[in-house]
Amino acid sequence: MAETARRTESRYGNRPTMKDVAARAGVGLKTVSRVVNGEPGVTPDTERRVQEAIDALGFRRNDSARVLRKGRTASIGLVLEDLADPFYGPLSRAVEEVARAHGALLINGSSAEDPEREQELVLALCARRVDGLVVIPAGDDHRYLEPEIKAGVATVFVDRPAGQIDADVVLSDSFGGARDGVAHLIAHGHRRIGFIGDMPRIHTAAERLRGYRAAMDDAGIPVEPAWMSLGVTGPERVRRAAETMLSGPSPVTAVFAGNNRVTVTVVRVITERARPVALVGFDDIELADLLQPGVTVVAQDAAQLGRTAADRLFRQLDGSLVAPERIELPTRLITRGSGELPPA
Amino acid sequence: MAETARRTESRYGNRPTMKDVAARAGVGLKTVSRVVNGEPGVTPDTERRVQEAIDALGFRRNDSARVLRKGRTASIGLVLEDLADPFYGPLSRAVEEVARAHGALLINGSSAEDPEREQELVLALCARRVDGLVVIPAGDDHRYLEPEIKAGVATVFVDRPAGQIDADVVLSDSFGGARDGVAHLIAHGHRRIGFIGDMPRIHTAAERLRGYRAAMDDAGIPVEPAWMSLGVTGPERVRRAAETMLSGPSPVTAVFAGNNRVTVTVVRVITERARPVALVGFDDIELADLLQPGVTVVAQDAAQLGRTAADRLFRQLDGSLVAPERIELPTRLITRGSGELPPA
DNA sequence: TAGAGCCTGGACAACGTTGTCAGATGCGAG
DNA sequence: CTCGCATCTGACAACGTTGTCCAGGCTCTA
Repeated sequence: MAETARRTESRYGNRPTMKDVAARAGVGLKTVSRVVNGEPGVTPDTERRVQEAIDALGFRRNDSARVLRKGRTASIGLVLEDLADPFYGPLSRAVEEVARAHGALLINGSSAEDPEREQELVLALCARRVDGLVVIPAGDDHRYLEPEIKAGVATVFVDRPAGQIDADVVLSDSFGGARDGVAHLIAHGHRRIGFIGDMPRIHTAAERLRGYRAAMDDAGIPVEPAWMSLGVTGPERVRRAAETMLSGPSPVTAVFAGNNRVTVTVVRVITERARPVALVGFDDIELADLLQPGVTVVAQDAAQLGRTAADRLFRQLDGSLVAPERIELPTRLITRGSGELPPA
Repeated sequence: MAETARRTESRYGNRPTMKDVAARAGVGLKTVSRVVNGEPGVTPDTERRVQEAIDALGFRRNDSARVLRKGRTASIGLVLEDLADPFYGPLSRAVEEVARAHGALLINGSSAEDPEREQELVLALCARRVDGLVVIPAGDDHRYLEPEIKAGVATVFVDRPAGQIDADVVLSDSFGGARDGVAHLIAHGHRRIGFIGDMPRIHTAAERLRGYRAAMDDAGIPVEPAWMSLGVTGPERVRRAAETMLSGPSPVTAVFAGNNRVTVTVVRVITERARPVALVGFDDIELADLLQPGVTVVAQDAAQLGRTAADRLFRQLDGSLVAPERIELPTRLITRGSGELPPA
């Protein structure tokens, strides 16, 4: 009561500090710091006393203060669309592993494909002074990052390039993958081929559409507008889009699905139909080989994307990198049956 | 050269500080702080000048310093097994959404089911002074968390209870779910039922095994040791385990799979066999309804687990919670065909 | 016009840590 | 026994922010 109990109402719920440890061990503040950080120049006896005090008090170094002093947070930020998407899980994990190898923690954020939320997240991460950022961009204007990059925040974009700024980017060959996938369908006799994809403002979606057009063009097949369904999100809308292009006066005999979510829904739609429909999907999906028929896909290696991006990030931090670069990873066509069905 | 360029080699790559902004705007340090934090007591004209200086310099508040001063980091930590696992993706996302609603960021870490790595991660998060922790434990002794919890770090365990300490836990009814799933197989005429699960030191695995035994016991069926395969991890070992119990002198006619990864592998094994084998799996898997037959599962709601845990975490932080509690969410049996096959 | 009261702005300390540097201690050699 | 050196230890400032508190200038009233 008498002593105003300032200590008791302390912010961290009474976290002991090095000062407390020093007092208890009967040594100086800096000596505690030395012990905690394993610096040389402490006699075994002193070290033991300090260690005892640390254990007794349950002391844990306050990294916020450490960061403030040292300038490096040993943490990196990852902004992606949705952690629950099976494509991003492995990517995130790969980034985390690389970060771990460099002694850094990973702060995660989902943009939900909303540019504003992306920016909000990125800036929040910068305010925490993450050492670096891995961003799967939702927006197409990243000039807001210029001061950050200039201030030394390492930055790598993944899956889609940055907008309006020059930065490292690691992505899959969406154009080539889609072109090959569609060409595969054409090679199996299809001419009326549908495309269902995400909003074209998303780079990958646009590239895959371009690949579709290129394959059709290469084969001299004029594309009818009714075959293309762009910017459809959500299972219901994908379902409607698929059903529309499979019905009507000139139904398609094959579908190219622009991403894993579209593929899953299209599989459902096709399964319900009597007439077989060929299908090639972008992104691999689990159990694709166990379906009847197996789903042929253009696979990209999400983990490899993440690893490559994180590697590059830490090389930026090492200072061993100079000019931004664009790294494109190849895709792989995996034939399992659905893409080899003849036109019905 | 003459002026030792201290500023130039500054740690944050020359990040402007409030002091710099103040100098440029010709105001005091605290005034900048007021503007940045939207505090009252600044004339519109002054505010404009400060804002201009902020924009011109690309100033971003240093949250490390802020944290040091204020004591709250507005970030929470999530330690789980593997972000790439389809079960944890949605869980993590759900936690993130709740955190976001409370203005907090999420720091993620994968323990890879290694108790030591779990502890390492948790303590690293505590050193960063996260406000709270959501932990999916890998180990079974969490006494190392006692000083942290005492110091005010809100803590909630998910999916599995904490070991050796009293803490909030949110989990699915593994025992009841497994018992119901196995009873479902028994109801469809099976008596020789196999169980393939994770290491029994993992709480959920042990509970599901217990559920299996209980269901068999309730039906008066003595369990043969050859029917149970515990502690199998990795597709190859699961495959071998499944093949073993499906062959030999007294093969099982049905399998209960202890988690999503086991289920997937067992599906593969069963598909390759001539004789049909019934299957019920714990955890739902994507596309389970499209397989032939559809896979019957005991489903748990990963997102709901995450949401519930995070809600509870923030209620701890509000101070509106007192005693640790155990919250058990029900599971749901989803029949799709594989669990309704008669014994062959 | 003087005094009271309000509003704005700024000086200063503190948060917990680390880097710098100087002081203390102990030991061996002369 | 004293000096010199090496080793160990601690005082102090600084990191960038926020909370406290006071000063100065303004308005409004008497």
